[in-house]
Amino acid sequence: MKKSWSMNQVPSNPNSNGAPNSNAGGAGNAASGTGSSPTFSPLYQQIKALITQSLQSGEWKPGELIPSEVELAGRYKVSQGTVRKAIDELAAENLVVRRQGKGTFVATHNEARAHFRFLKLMPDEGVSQHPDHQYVEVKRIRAAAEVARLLDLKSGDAVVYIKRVMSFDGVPTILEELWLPGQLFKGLTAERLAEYKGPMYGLFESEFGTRMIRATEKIRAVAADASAAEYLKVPEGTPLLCADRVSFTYGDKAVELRRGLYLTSSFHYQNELS
Amino acid sequence: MKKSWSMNQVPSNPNSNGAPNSNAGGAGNAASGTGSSPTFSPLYQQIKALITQSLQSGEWKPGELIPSEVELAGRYKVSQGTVRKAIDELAAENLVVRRQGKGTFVATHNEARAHFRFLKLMPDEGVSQHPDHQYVEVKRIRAAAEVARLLDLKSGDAVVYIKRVMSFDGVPTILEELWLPGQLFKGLTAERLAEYKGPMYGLFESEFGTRMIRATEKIRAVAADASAAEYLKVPEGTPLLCADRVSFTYGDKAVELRRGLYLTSSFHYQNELS
DNA sequence: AAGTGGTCTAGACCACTTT
DNA sequence: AAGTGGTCTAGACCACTTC
Repeated sequence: MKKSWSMNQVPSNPNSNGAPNSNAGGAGNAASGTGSSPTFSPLYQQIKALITQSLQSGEWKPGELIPSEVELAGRYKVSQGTVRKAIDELAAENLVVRRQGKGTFVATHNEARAHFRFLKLMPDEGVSQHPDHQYVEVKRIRAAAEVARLLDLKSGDAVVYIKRVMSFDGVPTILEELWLPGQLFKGLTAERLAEYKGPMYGLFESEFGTRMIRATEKIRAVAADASAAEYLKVPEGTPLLCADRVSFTYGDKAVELRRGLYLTSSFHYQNELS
Repeated sequence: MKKSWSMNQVPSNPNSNGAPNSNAGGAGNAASGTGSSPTFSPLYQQIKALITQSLQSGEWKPGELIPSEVELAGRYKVSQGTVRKAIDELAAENLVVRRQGKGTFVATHNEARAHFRFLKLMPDEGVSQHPDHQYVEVKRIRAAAEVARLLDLKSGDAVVYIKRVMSFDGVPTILEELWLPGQLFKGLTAERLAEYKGPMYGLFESEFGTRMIRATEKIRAVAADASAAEYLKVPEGTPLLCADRVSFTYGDKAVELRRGLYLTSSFHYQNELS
């Protein structure tokens, strides 16, 4: 562990023995002499990176309690306030969840509160019933060029392909196709998917150790082709909302491609601009 | 100003004279005896509310420098750290912008960095040229029931109605309709709109004193009707992305309704899920 | 009672900007 | 040199949860 901040923990009381920080009194950031770019980063960002590493490595698993702020402060030899600021940012990014009096927990998709973070389709009015999932196709294929490029694979690498229909109150509403790196999702079958209760990202995280952190979506309006029309039971040419998603796990690594076709006659894509 | 937090600014050194806080030594939050709900809020939230009031009242206008943290701490009789936390949240909500070494500024829509906060339509590849705006219709009408309800007006109240077409590289791409409370936008004409350089929200904020803070959008796929088809120069029935927006100013007050029809053949609605 | 996160203060130093 | 926001520390107390 390197800390590039220096000369800043010299409290008024002159009892700073016990090595309060590994580089106390060190040369400092000012990189005297060299013309290179020293690439600073604040201490709390370094602590944040270390905590993220522990999350990524599985030292603390989704749903589990992470060490207390006091304990982490001791481990990293920084003040509790610095750990707090690091965890504040991790909480803002939905990587951990704070619970007063209990502790800080690793965020998980197997929670009610996480259900609508990646599912932005809402019923126009009322509350949607639990959806039915029908898995049309689950197979391993070879990555086409475009899929390989987006998933950072080589053309022809193994990819899990999934096609499913989601219905609300018996009405087919979403037709989805997914592409996942075969390497990460060995043993993913239609049965595993169908029998799993809860969101698919919960299955991915608990059974395959891949946690989706964030995603980007490009949204368009398209006309239903013959295939989509059949699955969604609408006339060919019906306007559908098409969302192309790329999902990322730790380290901004793309690990899911998803194309969703949404029938928006009684549902809408809800977005908050702020 | 009321502060419901108490008994917490009693530093170790016993020199706490000069009334460091108006309720130092007060009865405290514990609401002993009464069974009512005292509705606490942390000091920094109260400070945040006070700063927001000053923003709303126009004491500090968009683009201007607000008082320094030290000065605000003195004004509100709290520590700089508490002011800092209040401003941190305001910055996270894009109400203010911090600039190291210079100060904290009131956020404004007349800035390059704000251009894409409410304009989520992106070209599929490359960079969009500056769009042309053609104002089809700008008139004052009476609010229909639905418009009145969403804008918190009475049916029949005056409303400014705007219809415009945005083209990129000469290609009509967006057809927008807006409804604004007539009370707030007196003197808004097609000429004022057409001659204004920069985003419309910049005009609203600098000329009409109404600043858009956040918005919600419901997005659907629809088929172009005869009118939309004509304006966008596409066949009737062409799939269009329809975004229904409600925008809010300070105090969560709705002050704009907007329906955008987007031609997404070479543009897409870009969204980040996190 | 003990442990946890949440709030608040006070003071130090750093990095950046302007005078 | 002076002023601003940015980082870091240390210590206090509060609210909530568990034992």
